[in-house]
Amino acid sequence: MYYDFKATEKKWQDKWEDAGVFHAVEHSDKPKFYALVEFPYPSGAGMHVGHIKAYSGLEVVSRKRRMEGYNVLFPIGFDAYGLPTENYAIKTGIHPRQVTDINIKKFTGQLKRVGFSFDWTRVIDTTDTRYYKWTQWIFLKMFEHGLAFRDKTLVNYCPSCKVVLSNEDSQGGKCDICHSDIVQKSKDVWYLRITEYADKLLEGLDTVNYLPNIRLQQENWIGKSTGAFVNFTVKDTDETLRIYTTRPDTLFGVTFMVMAPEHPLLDKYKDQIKNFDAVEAYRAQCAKKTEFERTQLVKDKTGVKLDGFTAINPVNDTEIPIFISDYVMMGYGTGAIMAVPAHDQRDYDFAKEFGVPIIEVIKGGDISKEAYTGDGEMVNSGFLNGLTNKKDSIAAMLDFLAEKGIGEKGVQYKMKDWAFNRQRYWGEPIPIIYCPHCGMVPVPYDQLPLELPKVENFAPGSDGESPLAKIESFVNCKCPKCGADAKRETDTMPQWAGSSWYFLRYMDPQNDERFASKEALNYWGMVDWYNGGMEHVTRHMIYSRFWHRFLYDIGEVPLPEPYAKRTAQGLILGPDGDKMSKSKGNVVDPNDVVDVYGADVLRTYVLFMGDYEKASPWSENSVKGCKRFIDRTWNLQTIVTDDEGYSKKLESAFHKAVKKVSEDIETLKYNTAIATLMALINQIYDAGSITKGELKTFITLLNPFAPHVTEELNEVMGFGGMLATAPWPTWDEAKCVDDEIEIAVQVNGKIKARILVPSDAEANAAIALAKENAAVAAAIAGKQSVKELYVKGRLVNLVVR
RNA sequence: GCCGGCGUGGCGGAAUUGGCAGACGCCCGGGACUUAAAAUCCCGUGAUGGCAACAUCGUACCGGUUCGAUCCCGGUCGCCGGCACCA
Repeated sequence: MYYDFKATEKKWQDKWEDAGVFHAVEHSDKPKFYALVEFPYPSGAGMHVGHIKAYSGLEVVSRKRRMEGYNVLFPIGFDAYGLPTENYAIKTGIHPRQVTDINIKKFTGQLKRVGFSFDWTRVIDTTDTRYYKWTQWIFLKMFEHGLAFRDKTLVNYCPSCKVVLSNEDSQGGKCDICHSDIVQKSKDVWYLRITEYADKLLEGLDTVNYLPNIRLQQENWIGKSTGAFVNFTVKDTDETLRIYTTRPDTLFGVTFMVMAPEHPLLDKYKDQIKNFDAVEAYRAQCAKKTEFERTQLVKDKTGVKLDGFTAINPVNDTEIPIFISDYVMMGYGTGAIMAVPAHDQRDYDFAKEFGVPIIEVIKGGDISKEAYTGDGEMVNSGFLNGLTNKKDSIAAMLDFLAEKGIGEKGVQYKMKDWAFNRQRYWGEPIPIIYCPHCGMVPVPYDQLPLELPKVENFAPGSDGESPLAKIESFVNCKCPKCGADAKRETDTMPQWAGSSWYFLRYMDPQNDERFASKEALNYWGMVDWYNGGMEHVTRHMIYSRFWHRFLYDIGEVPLPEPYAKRTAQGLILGPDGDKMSKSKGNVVDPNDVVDVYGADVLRTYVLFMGDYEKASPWSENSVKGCKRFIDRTWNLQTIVTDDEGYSKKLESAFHKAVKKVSEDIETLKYNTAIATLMALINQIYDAGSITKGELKTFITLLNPFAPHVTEELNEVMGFGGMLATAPWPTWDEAKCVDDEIEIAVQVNGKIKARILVPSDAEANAAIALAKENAAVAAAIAGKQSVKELYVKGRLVNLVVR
């Protein structure tokens, strides 16, 4: 029989929409379930099969949950601010607003063609004034609480995009957008004080259920280390040079100190430092190095020894030299270190290069060859000598430092504050006004949203200024506090702003009084299950947990953590096994697949192709295999009988399949869930017929994966109702067991036969049956029995000598 | 360098976490239907030997624990991801 997927799929998509079966209900007696997928960035390229895989996972869970009787919120929206749209607009001259609208329309059409059960009444667009009003509102709340601030520091700057980037946006020293090398620039920028939330973000991980690798990546990104701050006196000054170390117990091994070339103390003492011209020359040399060069030359330590600027080691009052070197970063710790060459490889390399003495303070290595970073007995360390436990020696040193008042326990994080402004047009305007009398004044809450003005020229200025700076009608304003002439902030927020709270807006998307009502926030609570890409684990996931935790701390949301559970899908690679990319020409367009095979086939294939969490290559032939499966499902109607319920032949197969599919959907094992249904359909065709009851169960199980063909079959067969709202099948554990099962019989661990035994057989009975088998009898004949084992339902093993 | 993951047929991948390795799908070979092709259906398909029943080998490599190891332990090699001069 021919299955016309084109007409059928459209028909059911319309029916679902007309009936509103996927709309989340405001007040319901049912238990709630909130499934969240990462909303797409509506790029000009349209959707990617990767999006389909990412959404199909929770799509299946959401459909199953509805059938299980939950009130399900499964929303979708568009994260539409950002550089690609703006760059496209600059290239083509089409306004970003228009580009965004076109792309959203395109994405919406594509998503609907696949038949996803999103609640289309709750769509959000981060560039909509009704939405970003609340993005600005949250920013102002952070400003009010001192979490948004301006500071002049070294920042990551992309010379190609002409924009300041956060640490998260410049991972690996490359621009996240254009992959150019990032340079460090001293600039006055906006920060969000995410570091203040570092501990809360770490502790929160104990209360949620993320896949272990996701949790680990977040922990590493936050990068907490515990150690101590120690103040060294600088000789012939009142100054102290403060350092951070994780090994204060190695203080007796300190033979020099190193400061970052940009360290502010250097300028303060430029008259005292006799070779300050050498310092400046070295700084110039460092500024020229790109991030790439700095990391490639790890072994080649460079630096300058300061003349007339030395320190005193507080544990033994020895005078030690101070160097500057670019292996010490201004951005971590205090920008200065105590160097212990015997027990730190970098310090060791530097010491060898500059001829500084190396003093062993921990026994166990060979410091004539390399630094020893392991544990061991303390030596040459005064009051620490003889201690063998790292904990003890650190504790003893901390006591000493506290007693002398020159140091204390400290904590450091790799995570840095979030550089938050972008010198670009296509983003949320930062609602701050600079008044010559009052300083930084927030735009009053009742004047939000501060709308992004419509401009003609949205290209960034070469002077590093936002395009908004040229719009005088926008820039010039009155101070809300004193009424004086004032100027607006002209930078915009980064792409990640809107996505940092979008999951809250879905709960109550039309609200103009609040970002979401308290009732909606209380009802929906946490996102029950969030799925997305690994690439967002150390960006969006961290940012949004931070915003949510802040909103919790100021009493705006009821729970501290936003996501109860987080999973991540693996990439879909090109047919050649490489990452899909336009330049390689190996990109698969979901539209093409739907055109040729239909949405049900596409949905089934992206979940069947491999382990959901791992990357796997696209294979057109395997798509055809799924097409065959869908057609075979359609053709089940040709062998259906009039009987209700399960047949004797297939009853246990059905109970097992219901169990397996139900369980696999919960554990991301979509591939084996589908394989189970394929195996079941093979059994059905082998049996030659299927009862009505069996067919109903089969199409219900398959419905979350292939909703169109199963709905059509349900209608053609006259089963009544819609599968989308039909109850999920249940199974009977007792019926999952066959009366007789085949087990293996081993002799000395080698398989000699397969026999049938009653499934409830005890060891004695099974072993007796095994011995009756001719091949087994021959193998043990004349041998002495050592041990006889029966693993219930699995095998018998006879150990003989 | 540090942290994490992985390594199973020609391919994508299964295997109840110590109990019949290779489910399911693809590819490939043979057959049926057809004037023919496509589609569909049936049979076969880890390797080696054998007409066959069967035997031997087999989960990157070497070794260990165990009645029994893809799974646990020790070592080696290779691939992927994250961080990276983090003091």
